[in-house]
Amino acid sequence: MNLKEYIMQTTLSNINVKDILKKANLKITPQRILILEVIKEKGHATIDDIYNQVKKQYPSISIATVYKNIHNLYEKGVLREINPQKDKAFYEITIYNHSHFICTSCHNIYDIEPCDNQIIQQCFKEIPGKISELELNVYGICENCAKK
Amino acid sequence: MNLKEYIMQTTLSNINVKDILKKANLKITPQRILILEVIKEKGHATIDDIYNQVKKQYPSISIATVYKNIHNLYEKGVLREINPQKDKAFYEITIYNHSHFICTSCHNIYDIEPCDNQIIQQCFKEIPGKISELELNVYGICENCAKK
DNA sequence: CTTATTGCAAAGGTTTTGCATCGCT
DNA sequence: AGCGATGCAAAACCTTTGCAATAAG
Repeated sequence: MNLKEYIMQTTLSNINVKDILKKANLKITPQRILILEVIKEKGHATIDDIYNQVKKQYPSISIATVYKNIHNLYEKGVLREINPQKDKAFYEITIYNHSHFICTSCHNIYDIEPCDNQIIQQCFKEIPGKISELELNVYGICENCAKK
Repeated sequence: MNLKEYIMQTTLSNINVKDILKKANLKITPQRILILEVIKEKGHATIDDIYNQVKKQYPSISIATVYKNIHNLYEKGVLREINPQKDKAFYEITIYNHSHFICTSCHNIYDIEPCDNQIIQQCFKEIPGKISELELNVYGICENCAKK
């Protein structure tokens, strides 16, 4: 099973970080393992989140290493990027095609179930090309923040 | 008619840049007019697009002025931001709620008709909060690039 | 005339790069 | 042993800020 098949058919809790690195043809280093573990743990993490968290367990890590690895893993398709309006980029492990609910109050990101692409495409009269991917971000106030 | 009502009910070609500035309580300066004209002309423009284009007609403009104005206009709701995956932010005049088709080959952005939010919300089993806005980006290869 | 806006230059932040060293496989 | 990955420091970007001069209403 190749990388794409492996990550798209699994769930976050079942993901094995070392398997991903092997399938991506990347050497297994403690820095990489920790970077992916942090993203897996948090669900959605910024560069700062990752750097600060990994540094706790591996103080000698350099921010350059974080950037290089995030870039590599993104290029290989292991990570996806989420760009909320006027906020920093977040990274997540590409598990399956899902969407995001972004709370404009606490800035948390919640995964929401995949939306049927067929249905979305039917909403549009005309699309000027061939679709390869949909990115749907839903903004609002999450239930936690609404309570306050 | 207030700013929000004015920009949401008009079309790009009908937009009067000076009216927008008046309704936004911003002084009408040549720099501001040009900035908005460039965005209107291009449809979707990056900071660099705007700076380079305005400079042709107004060479003394400073990049700081561009940043300050984009920021102001965004805060007032005149502009919206589009953040394509691994690309710079683009700005557009907020006319009505529409979506974007982003060509992964030529990086052009095409406006597509608004998708019915009701329909989209029905796609999701559960959403962890109250929705205020939807942002839908469609990635693919545009017809122009497909021909090549 | 008053106050917002501009342009400049400096500061602050973020991301990338080159290179010598280190460590997976 | 060989080649890719790391860490460091510098460089390259990108964005914001403070302030004096200028221009809009």
